[in-house]
Amino acid sequence: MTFNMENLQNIRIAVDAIVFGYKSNDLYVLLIEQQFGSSDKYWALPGGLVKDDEPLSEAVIRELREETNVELTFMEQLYTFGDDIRRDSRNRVISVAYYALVDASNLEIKADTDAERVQWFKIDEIPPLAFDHNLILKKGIERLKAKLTYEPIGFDLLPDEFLFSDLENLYCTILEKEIDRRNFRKKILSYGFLEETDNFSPIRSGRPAKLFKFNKLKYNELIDKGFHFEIKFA
Amino acid sequence: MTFNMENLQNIRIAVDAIVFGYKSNDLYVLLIEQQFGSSDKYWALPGGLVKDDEPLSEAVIRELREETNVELTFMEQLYTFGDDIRRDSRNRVISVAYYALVDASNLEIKADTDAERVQWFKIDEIPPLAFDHNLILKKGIERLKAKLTYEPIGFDLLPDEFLFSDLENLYCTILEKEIDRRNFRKKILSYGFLEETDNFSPIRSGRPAKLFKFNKLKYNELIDKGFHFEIKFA
DNA sequence: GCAAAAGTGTTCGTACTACACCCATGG
DNA sequence: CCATGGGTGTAGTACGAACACTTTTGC
Repeated sequence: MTFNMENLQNIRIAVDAIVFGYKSNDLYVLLIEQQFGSSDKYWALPGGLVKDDEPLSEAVIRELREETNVELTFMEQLYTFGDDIRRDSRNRVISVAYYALVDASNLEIKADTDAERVQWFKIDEIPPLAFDHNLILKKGIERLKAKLTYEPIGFDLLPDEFLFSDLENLYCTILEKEIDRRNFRKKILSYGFLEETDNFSPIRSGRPAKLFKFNKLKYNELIDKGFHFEIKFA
Repeated sequence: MTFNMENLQNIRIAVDAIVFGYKSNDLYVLLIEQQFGSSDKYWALPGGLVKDDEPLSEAVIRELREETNVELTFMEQLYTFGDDIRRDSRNRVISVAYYALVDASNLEIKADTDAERVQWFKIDEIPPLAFDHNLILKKGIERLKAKLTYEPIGFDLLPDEFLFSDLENLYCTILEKEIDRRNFRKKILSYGFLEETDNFSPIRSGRPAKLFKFNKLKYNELIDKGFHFEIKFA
C-alpha cells in the first residue's frame, strides 16, 4: 500500500447499516454491542471502515456478514453523515448509512456469531446508541415510512408467502395509522401483482386464511406501463 | 496535522454539486472546465476534496464560492458515489453529491471568477463530463423531477416574484409533461400559500399578468396542520 | 382591430371513504 | 355452540380531468 501524502486527508470513511425486521406487529432493528476502551459498552448499528479497494455497498454486505450473518431482501443507501465533524470523538469519520430489510421468517435465526452480542430491538425500545447512531436510525425510520407508501417494499419484510392480515398489520404498525381492512385489501388486490396461492395459514385461531405471494415480474410489467404504487390513508 | 497510520485508509473524499437554474423554458446546470494533465480539458460538476475539519455541506458551499460564486436558494444531499472504485482513475475518491437551486433572476450573473471557465449548460446539451459526473447528473435530474412533485421547490428556481405562466412552464419543462393551465392554476391557488402582489409583469406582449409570491410561512403552517403538497399530471 | 398572452367555470368520471354482516375453523 | 379471525359489497363524496371563450394590453 502506497500513500500519496500530499493532499491525503485525515478522514476515515465508514459504512453503517440499519437492518429492519418485522414480526407480529412490531418493527425491529438489528444492533450489535461494541466495546469502547476497556469497559464502556454500547449498542450500535452494524458497520465499520471501508477497505481501500472495496465498493461501498460491498463494505456494508461484508460488515453485516461478519457481524450478524443476516440475509437481506432489500438494501439501499440512506444518507451520508459527515456534517458533524465530531460524530466519532476519536477521529473524523464520515459514515455512509444504508438501510436494509430482512424476511420476517428469518428473524429468529440470529446467530451470535462473534463474542460480540447481536440482538433485535423493538423500534420503540432502542437504547442510547454509540456515535450519532440514534440520529441515523431516526432518519432510517423516516425513510422506511416514506418508501413504504410509494414502493412495494413491505413485501421484503414478509415471508415469501404471507397472510393479507400480516401485510395489513405491517402497514398499520410501521406507519402508525389505522386502516380499513376492506378498503386496503380492495386497493392492493386491484393492483394485480398479488397472487393467491393454494396454501393456507398455519391456523392460529378462527377461519384459515389464504397465503399470498408478491409477483415481482408482474409488478415490473406494470411499472413499465406507467403504473405508480401508492398506499395512503386518511 | 498528525496521521494515525494504522487503519488509515487510502481513500479520498470529495463533494460535488449539481446547481440547477431555470430560464425561459429551459433547465440549466452549472459546469466548470477542468484541466487534466497538461492538455486534456473536461467539463465537470463543481466540487473538490473535503478539508479535514470541514463539515460536508460547508465543503460544498466553499467549493461553489471558490469556483462559481452563485447564490443558492436550496441545497440538499443527493447521493454518495463510492461503488465504482475507479470512478477517478488517479486515486480512489468517494464523492458525496449535492444538488442545489438558484433563482432564475441571478442566472445571468455568472462571473468567470478564476482562469477556469464557468458556464450554464442546457440540460439537453450536456457534454461528456469528467469522472462519473454524467451519472451523478442523471441521478440529480431524477431527484429534481421527483422532488418537484411533492415539495414546493419550484419556487426556489424562480425570482421572488414570478408569473403564474412561468411557474406553469417550469413544471411543464422540467417534468416534460403538458399541463392544463386552468387546472394547474386552480390547484396551486387552492393551497393558499401564494400571495398576489400589486405588481405586474414587465410586458412581453399581450395582457399584463399579476406577479405572485410564495409565502413560506403560510406553507409551513399548512405543513404543521398535516398538509401535503403534491403536483401530478395525467 | 388584430395579435398575444392572461384570466376564468362547469361537467363528468373515477377513486377514496365510511361502514357491518356472514363465514370457516378449532376447541 | 361459541370464540376467533377471515372474507366481502355498496352508497356517498370529493377531487382530478377535460374542455373554450372573454379580457386586457401593445402595436
